[in-house]
Amino acid sequence: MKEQRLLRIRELVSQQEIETQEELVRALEESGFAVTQATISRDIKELQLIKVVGTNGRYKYAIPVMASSVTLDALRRRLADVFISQARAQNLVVIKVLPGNANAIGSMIDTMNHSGLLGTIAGDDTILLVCQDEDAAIRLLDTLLPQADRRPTE
Amino acid sequence: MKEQRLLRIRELVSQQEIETQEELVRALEESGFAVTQATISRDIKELQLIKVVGTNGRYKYAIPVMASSVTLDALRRRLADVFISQARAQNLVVIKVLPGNANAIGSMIDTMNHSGLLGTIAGDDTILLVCQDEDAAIRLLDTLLPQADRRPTE
DNA sequence: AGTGAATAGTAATTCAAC
DNA sequence: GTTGAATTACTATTCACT
Repeated sequence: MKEQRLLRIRELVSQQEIETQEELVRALEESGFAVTQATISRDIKELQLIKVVGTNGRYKYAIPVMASSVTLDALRRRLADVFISQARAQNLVVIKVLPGNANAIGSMIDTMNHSGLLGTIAGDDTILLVCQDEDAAIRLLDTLLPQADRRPTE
Repeated sequence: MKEQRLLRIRELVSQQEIETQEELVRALEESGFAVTQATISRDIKELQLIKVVGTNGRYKYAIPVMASSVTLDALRRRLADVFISQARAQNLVVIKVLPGNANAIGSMIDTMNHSGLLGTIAGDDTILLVCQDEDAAIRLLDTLLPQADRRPTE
């Protein structure tokens, strides 16, 4: 029964604007599921639904597209997993990763909308990050590869 | 002053596990920002921070990597923007999009971890989605292109 | 505009039960 | 393991002020 309910919650959330858990309780009731807010709270945690600001400026629940990869933390971890080397020349940053991984990482970096990052080009194992200036390049590197995780460039 | 604070919040949130707004208030205080929870609540909305389930099973605040593109909704909208056509043959789905857009969309679809989606291959304007079976393919299409938004295949 | 104090509104957890 | 009732904990908003 719970499985059904979780599925229905995903449906409901992706179809209509659910702003509160109480609203979800009511919507589920109409679908034939009788549960309370307490249960919904647990379901939401289990489904890892997130609250995002909708177009109307109000909060609503949503399904994160990048399941576990929503956070900057996760990007860093993924990058760390495939990281080979990094180099910087003025406003340009070049990151080498394991073959075949450049595109995926590049696209993640690209979409994080880092201010000062003008563009990203990724080949098979190389990512070129074009920044506005040297400062922006340094900040970007710091964001992607915080000291603790950065291997020496040699 | 507010700008500084918002920047510091992003830093704090990406560096340590901030579980509540009160915790953030305290952390900001140590950084020299004296504000109350009310203000933090507004800041969080403005920064569009989200609450995600951390490794310890507790909630923490996080910066979404894909700024406005975190939700399934957003993926659908992006797909709709560049959508040309869709076709399905048994467990295979082929989606055509405007030239140059296949990779970005494909990678987003890929990372959404749709159950029953085995893999994604994207060329320049074509995305091939390999599903486990016909059912999975139909479900995936339904998820990506709900009736209302789907143009006739014809 | 930005903010805090207070409050209303909402969500998470506890505790007990099954 | 799952749930609801009650409670606690937390967050958003209102109102007043600047």
